[in-house]
Parts: sequence; structure tokens; C-alpha cells
Amino acid sequence: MRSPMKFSKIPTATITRLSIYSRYLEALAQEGVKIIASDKLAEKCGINPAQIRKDLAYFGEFGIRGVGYFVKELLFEIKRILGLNKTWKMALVGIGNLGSALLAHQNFIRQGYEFAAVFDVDPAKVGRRLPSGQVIHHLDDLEKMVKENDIEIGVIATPASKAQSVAQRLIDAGVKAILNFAPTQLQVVEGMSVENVDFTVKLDNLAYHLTMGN
Amino acid sequence: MRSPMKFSKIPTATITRLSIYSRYLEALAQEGVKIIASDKLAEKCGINPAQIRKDLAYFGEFGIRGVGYFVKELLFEIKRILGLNKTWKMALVGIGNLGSALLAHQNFIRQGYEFAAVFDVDPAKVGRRLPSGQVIHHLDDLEKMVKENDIEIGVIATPASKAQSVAQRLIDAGVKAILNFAPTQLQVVEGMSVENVDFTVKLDNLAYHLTMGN
DNA sequence: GGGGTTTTGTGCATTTATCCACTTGGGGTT
DNA sequence: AACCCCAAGTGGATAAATGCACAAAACCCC
Repeated sequence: MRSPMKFSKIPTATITRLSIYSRYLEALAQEGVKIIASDKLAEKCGINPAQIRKDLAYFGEFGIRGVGYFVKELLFEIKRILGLNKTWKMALVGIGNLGSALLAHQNFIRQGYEFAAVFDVDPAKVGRRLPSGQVIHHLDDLEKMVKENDIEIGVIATPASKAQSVAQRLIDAGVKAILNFAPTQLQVVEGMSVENVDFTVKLDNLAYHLTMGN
Repeated sequence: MRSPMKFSKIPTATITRLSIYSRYLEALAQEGVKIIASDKLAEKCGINPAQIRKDLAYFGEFGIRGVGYFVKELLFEIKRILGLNKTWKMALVGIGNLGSALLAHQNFIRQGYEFAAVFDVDPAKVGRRLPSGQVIHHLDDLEKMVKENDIEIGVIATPASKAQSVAQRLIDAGVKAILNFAPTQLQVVEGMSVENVDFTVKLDNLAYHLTMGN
């Protein structure tokens, strides 16, 4: 039996953890493991087992008491919850070192994300075909391409100084979520989802902890 | 007057925010702005102004009531708190697309981080000199190089499958903190600082929010 | 089929984080 | 020098997240 979903208020941390669970479940499935208990999974993820059960409880009951969770079934459910039962089309803006690295990164494709269109403003780059197959378009074609290809996610891999204006163009073009690699806090309209990938912040955290001698 | 630091328990979120404040203060200093109020800074950072004052209050009193904060002074203090008044030496393991992008990324150097040594296991790469200046060493030289160069931070840019063993080698070599770009939860000894940069998790968050129509 | 074992699902206490609203005090102004 | 204004600093309410500890339930074995 499945309790009705309570959308009330899912902690964002829960979503992040679901993503981590899915990663390990994927690995377990690959290894042929059929059943996993929350304690085992928790250990692998470095998370409290009760936390896992709580997280899942937001969305229903997926386990069997005294047994555990069927790996494949739980994986399927988590992917469904996260919305990974489809391929998400992304637009990448900024084909510098980082942008190129992202394109080469095979994890995206495996996980159900696809760079449907890529953009830059550098005349030397526009028109070139990348090893990953895409042709680099000029940023001016953004709106057209986003509309034509039903692109829903924008990925910003530009210098910080350009990030805000690119974000605005992505929003204007109709993108509904942004993954931002530039070290800036983007100002966006209410309702837009933005996630920042910010390694200088992470490094600063490390520096702090090293300095404080923990 | 400065109240004594209360190391009791600084929220990790506070450290992350300090890093963000420092970024904007840097920009303000560059623009020649002398004084900033918490409300103004808060707006730029997308954070509640009381939060900023609370964060700073953990470490002392840095502002002037009725006036605000001296930009340069506050920046200096935050950098001191974070431990950014020195150059941190890092070892980079994995010179693939991502690793190369990190090396090319100029933000690190500006911020006081330096890739003092870089490593790979690919015979085709070992010995090559990179555009950024470093010669790629074999992973087997890790311990020697870390010791010789007083490297304190390890950066993992390998495939996920290699990340755990690389982490262990970094730890054994004497590194005290790890920035991990591989999509794996590293198992490390108590007391090691690990920060993960994980964009598939961030994408999953976006996918969830898009799916749930928020 | 009953009792024991095991692991889920969850109520609740505890901890942690956020943010409002008030107090404090520095600086400018008359 | 007395006043006003403003923004920092902070107590404490509110909100959120975590994790313990127990109850519920599925399976197994005898």
C-alpha cells in the first residue's frame, strides 16, 4: 500500500540525498544485488539509516519490513520521483575549458541529460563542430534553438562577468532551470530553479577547516 | 572592542556564506566602494541581512553601528577567518578534460590556491608539460611530491571508479583535505575534510523541481 | 500457525538554522 | 552638547532537520 504523496514541504537536502541513493542503487543493481537494507545503503552513502527511511517516507512506502528494499524497484521509484524517467535537454553556454569538459563528461548522457545545443560568442568558435557532435551556435540563436528543441535546462559555463546576462537570456528564451558554474549569485525571477556549482566556495571551506585545525 | 571568538560550533553554512561575502566584497573593493551595509550586501548575495550579521558575530564585531562595514577591512577579516591569507598548495590527480579545465581556470590562482603538482597514470600523459606550466607526474610519485612541496589539499578529478583508491593514496601521502569532483562518497579517516563538487546531484535537483512544477 | 527475528516506518525529542524585532551605540547635525 | 538617525549587534521565537527508539509488519523456521 502506498500512502498519498505529501508534497507539503520536502527538504531540499532530501532531494539531494535521493540523488545520492540513486547513484548507489545503480551500482548495486549493476553488481546484481537484489535487496538492500537501509543500514547497508546508509553506510555506503555516509548517512544515518533513519534519514534514508525518512526521506523515502515523504513519497511513499517502498520497502518490506524485516527484509529491506528491492534494489531495482527502489531505484526505479527514486528516478521517477526525481523526474529521471525522461531525457532532459540542456543548452550549454560558454565553450571554454570547463564547457568542453562538461561536454566530454559521459556521466550526463548516462544519467538522462543531454546537451541539445551549445553556444558561445567567440567568432572563432561559432560554427565549429565539437567531438561530442554538436555545432557551436552563436548566443544570438539561443531563443530560436531553445524553442525548436524544447530545451528546459540552461547550463552556464561562462566567466562570472557574463553569467548574469546569459542567465537573463536563457530565461527570456524560455529555459525553466539553470545550472550555474560561474562564481556568481544569479538574480532570477521568482520561480526559476537555479543550482550553483561552486568549487571556490568548497575550497574555502577546506581552507577554513585546515586553518582551524579540525 | 572585539569579543573573543566562540569556536563552539560554527555552522558549516556560515563558512559557505562567508566565502560568498568575500567574493562580493572583493568586487566592491575593486569598484572602489568604501563602506557597505548588511542590507546592501545581503541583497547582492541573496541572503537575509540578519543572517550576515549573525555569521560575522561568530567571529567578532567588524562593523560600525549606524554606518556599516568598511569593505576592505571586512574583506581582510573574512579572508583571515577563512584562512585565505596564505597560498594553499594543491595536488591535482586526473588530467582528463575536467582536470585540464581546472588547471586552466584562473580563479584558483587569484583566490590563493595553487596546483603545485599534478598527476595521472596514463603513460601517454606522464612527463608532458601542460600549458599551465606543470609537468604531469605519475601517481606513484604522489607521496614524494606531496612531502617535498608541503601540499595540503588534494583534488580528485578521476573517474568515480578510481576516486576511492586515489583518496586513500592522497591521505597516505599526508594530504589533509580533499576536493572531490568524482561522483562518489569517499570513505575517509575521521578528521579528514572532504568537499564534493557534484553536478549530477545538482542537475537531479533541477529535474525534481521541474517535474514537480515549482 | 505461532513465535522469533529482522528491518521498515514513524512519533517525538533534540539539535540546528533562520530571521524577526528590539537594543545598543557610533556619527552627523543643529 | 544634546538630539536624531541609522545600521550593527543580539535575544529569542520560529522553523527546519536530524536521529533515537519504539511500534508495526513481513518473512522464516519449527
